[in-house]
Amino acid sequence: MAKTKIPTPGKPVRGSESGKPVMALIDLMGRRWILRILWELRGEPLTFRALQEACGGVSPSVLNGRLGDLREAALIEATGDGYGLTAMGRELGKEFEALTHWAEKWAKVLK
Amino acid sequence: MAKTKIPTPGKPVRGSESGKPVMALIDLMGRRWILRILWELRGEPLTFRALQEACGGVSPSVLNGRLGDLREAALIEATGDGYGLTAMGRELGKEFEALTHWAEKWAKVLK
DNA sequence: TCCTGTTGCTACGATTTCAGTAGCAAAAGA
DNA sequence: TCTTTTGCTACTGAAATCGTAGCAACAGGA
Repeated sequence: MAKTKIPTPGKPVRGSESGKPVMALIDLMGRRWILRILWELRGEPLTFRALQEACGGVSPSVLNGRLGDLREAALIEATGDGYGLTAMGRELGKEFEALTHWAEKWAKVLK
Repeated sequence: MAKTKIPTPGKPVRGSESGKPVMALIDLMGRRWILRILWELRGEPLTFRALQEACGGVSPSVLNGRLGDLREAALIEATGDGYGLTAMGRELGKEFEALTHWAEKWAKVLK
C-alpha cells in the first residue's frame, strides 16, 4: 500500500493545481527510483528481489512504495513471474528510450 | 553552488556504477523539480522569482540547488533576462514533449 | 539623496523522504 | 520435514525538501 499520494492526471498534484496530465507525469517521474524501476523492467518481468538488486540494492520499503505508486498509475503489474510493465508502461518505456539517444549526445557535449 | 553531487555521464551516480549516460539522466531527472523547471523554461527565460512562482512556490533554497544542478549539467544557463534553456536543454525539452502526448493517452486510460 | 520595489539568493528549523538493516510469514523445493 | 526463496513490514538514523524570514545589490522615482 502506498503511503504517498499518487499523482493522477485530472487531479491536482504536488506543486500544480492544473490537473494537466503532464504535471501528474512530472510529479511521478520526479520521484526517486521511479524511472530506474521502469528502466530495469524494460525487458522481462523481475521478481521483487531481482528488481531490488537491479536497482543497486534500494531499500525494500522504498521499493515497495514505488511499486505501489506504479501499480496505481497502471504502469506496472504483478504477474506470475514478478513485476512487469503494462501496455502503457511499455509505451512509456519506448518514449523514454528516445531519451537514451539524447543522453549519449549529452555525454559527449559534457565531457 | 550545488550541495548535492551532480550526475555526470561517464561517472557513477546514485544507485549505479555503470557510468552509462542514461543512468546519469535517470538520476538527474529523478530529483524533484528538475523536470518541472525544464518544463517551465520551455518557452522564454524566466527570472529566479518568476520561475519560483511558476513552480508553485518551491522554496528558494531547493530551487537554487536545482538551478545549480541544471547549470552544471549544461541544460540551462543564466542569461541577462534570467534563466533559459541551453541548446541541449531545448533539445531535451523537445524529447520530453513527446511524453506529453503519451500523458494525454495515459490520462484517458486511467480514469 | 532618500525611499520603495525587485531580484537573487542564504539561513534555519520543521517535516518528509530515503537509506540500511533486521526479520517474519507464505510459498516452493528437496 | 528442512531449507531457500520471495515479498514484504518495522525500525532507526541520515538526507532531502518545505516554508518562512531576511539580506545585499540594483533600479527607478521623488
